[in-house]
Amino acid sequence: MSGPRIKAPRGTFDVLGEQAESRSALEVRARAILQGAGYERIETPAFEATELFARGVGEATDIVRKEMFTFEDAGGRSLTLRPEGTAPVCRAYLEHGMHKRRQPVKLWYLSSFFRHERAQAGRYRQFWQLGAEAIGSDDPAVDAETIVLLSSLLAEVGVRDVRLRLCSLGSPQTRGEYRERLQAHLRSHESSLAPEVRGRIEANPLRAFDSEHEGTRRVMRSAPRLLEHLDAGDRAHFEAVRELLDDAGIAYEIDSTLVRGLDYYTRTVFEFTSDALGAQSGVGGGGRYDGLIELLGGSPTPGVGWAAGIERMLLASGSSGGTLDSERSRDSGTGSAAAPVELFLARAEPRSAADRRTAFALLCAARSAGLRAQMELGGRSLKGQLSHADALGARYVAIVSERQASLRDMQEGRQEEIASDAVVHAVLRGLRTL
RNA sequence: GUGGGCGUAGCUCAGCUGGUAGAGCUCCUGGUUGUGGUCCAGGCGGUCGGGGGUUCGAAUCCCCUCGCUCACCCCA
Repeated sequence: MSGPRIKAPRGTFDVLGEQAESRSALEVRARAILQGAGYERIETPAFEATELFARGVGEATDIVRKEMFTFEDAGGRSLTLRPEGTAPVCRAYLEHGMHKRRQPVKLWYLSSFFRHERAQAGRYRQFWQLGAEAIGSDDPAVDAETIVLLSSLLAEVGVRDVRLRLCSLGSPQTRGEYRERLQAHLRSHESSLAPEVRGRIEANPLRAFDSEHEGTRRVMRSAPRLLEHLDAGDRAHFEAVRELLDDAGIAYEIDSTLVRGLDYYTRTVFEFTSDALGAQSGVGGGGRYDGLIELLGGSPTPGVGWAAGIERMLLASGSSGGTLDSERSRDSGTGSAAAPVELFLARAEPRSAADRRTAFALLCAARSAGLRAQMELGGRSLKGQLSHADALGARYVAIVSERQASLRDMQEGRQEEIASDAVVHAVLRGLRTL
């Protein structure tokens, strides 16, 4: 009397055997990288008030308009299975008063998300994402740090043929002005545009850059570019991010048509793609969202983060079945709590771009050398930086200026002046002789 | 869903019989004209869960509502 056999719903899957092992291995590596950089794990509920996404992600986005699994509970409240992670994390930041913690607050998650889309290779209705968010600082070094972390993770996981595209969307103000300019351009060529693009001129004109439609593409070639209309502050911020990435040896291409499908992005946006994937080539991406916390009812608070698809990373990492060798995994050691920092990079002049650049270069070098390192990202005074470093349990603090550094042993209270580029070596030597 | 308890700053709480909000911790700044852990000073931070009522006046009294929590029911 039983009916047809029940299968997993369209767009969902079971994780079995060696795939489960691959996922565990990926998680171990992600945790080592993110917790080593000072990120703390967060998990938020699988569903939230629908309004969180309507407001946070944006009414005009495809996600909110047609991809959410929304339902009512018995009390008539509208709830939605989370389609993305940033809005929930920001909601949690507000709900738990994290603005009172030392900024920026760095959080990471590995959770499943839900979008009601047509399933295809690398695209599912329930999918898993690894995400990282740094909330509470607008320092360009935070943008660069998050990008470098994702880059390291993709390399560590063995994702092949990775490319990074980078752009800046500017602040809400300049973006709004640009948006009007673009809308005017689209309207003046309306007859050549694809119908769906025409229908989005008011709601989401930026998406026109994504169109494959021939007429639309022609129109877009002559369209004004956002990058050319940034204001001085946004331009300086973007240049600083680029400079730090250059110093870190991260290759990227500037793509002024890079558009992410969420409304909250400001300034830096980026996407990593893998040519090893099919139509869904994005493996991870993110950007800055300086207006989101305020939109959700908080005071103005900057933030930046990214998310990367677990299934896509595994697909692009080689082994046909999406398997990741678990033997290579190295754990950073002690479970969930943040391990003490070995080297903290303070800035002699907190507002100096040159000091920031030196500190960031040392941060990358220290991490490459296997040190747990962090740098000042919160705009604190020097006293505040030392205090922050102490709270992180830092063993050494290097107070860097452009070429010189004061390397301080926080346990002994001793301090010596050395060349900036000798810092990492000195710390390695110091730790070895303990 | 039913019954009890509780909702004051991010956290822990004070605020008596109504006179229109305070402490400690945290975070930031300063004392130390560039240097942490102790100390001192200052600052940020509150629609007193929300709405209505009584009153000259409500965090305080009354009603409603929302949320949390414990118990019951049931369950991973």
